[in-house]
Amino acid sequence: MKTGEFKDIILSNYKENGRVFPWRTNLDPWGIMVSEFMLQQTQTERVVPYWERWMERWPAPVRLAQASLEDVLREWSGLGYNRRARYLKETAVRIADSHGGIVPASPDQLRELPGIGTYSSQAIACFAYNYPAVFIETNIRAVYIHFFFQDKAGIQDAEIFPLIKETLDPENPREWYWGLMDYGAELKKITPNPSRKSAHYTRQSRFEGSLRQVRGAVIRSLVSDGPCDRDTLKARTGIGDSRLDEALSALYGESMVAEKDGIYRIP
DNA sequence: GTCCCGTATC
DNA sequence: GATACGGGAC
Repeated sequence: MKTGEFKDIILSNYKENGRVFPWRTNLDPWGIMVSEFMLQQTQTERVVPYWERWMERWPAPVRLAQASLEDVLREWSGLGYNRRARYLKETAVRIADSHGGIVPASPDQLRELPGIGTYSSQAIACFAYNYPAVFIETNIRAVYIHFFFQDKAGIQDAEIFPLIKETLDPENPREWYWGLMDYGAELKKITPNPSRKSAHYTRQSRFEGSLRQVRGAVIRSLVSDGPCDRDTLKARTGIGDSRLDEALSALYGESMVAEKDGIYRIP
């Protein structure tokens, strides 16, 4: 596949079948940032209603910076990976305190913020400021593997990056990446996930019966029904003693839960 | 069971 | 490089 032909396919598909999301219609950098936090490991369809409520309630970083973690987690409840909510709030505080309330435009500055790694720093710079970043995530990976590594296994991202750089539209990287992601998402519906052939592909551990599940139940109980002692928490959630203590200990260590005089709450 | 627009931590 | 981290949809 020639890269010129490849680019035509991706862009024409985007023109005809490109997805519409609120964070694509409204290009406010804060909205883009919120969407990228929520989209880390969470499907777009699930994110949409959360994003709408979130932006209604906290339309700017300085607003979220003033919110309590309890309110933030309550709004996040159901999205999963609750630490992301805390990172987003901490990032909002940093933006309010050190960036004049403005979402930074450079990937290097974004990368310094809590909860923002190699992917998100590049993606936010690209989508918020149309910066021609070179980055990869699951849908982009699927697209390049599908078109350029059809018969190969154990593909390294390092092999894909040169192609991403070569095919990137420096004039409009934002639309180009939207197109890539949309094509990748579509691809996975009609073929076995090409990303399985990536060297970086890993299966997720079982959720049912996991500590992850227990932790989620603890957070959900504390934000929906308020602070309480351990026995009340046990009664509310039906979690066994050892699992409950294990979860509480881990959450306490991550500052996701606080404890005073035997009463647990969101810090 | 599979998948999800990854990050932090070791 | 490996592992933990939610939760819902299909």
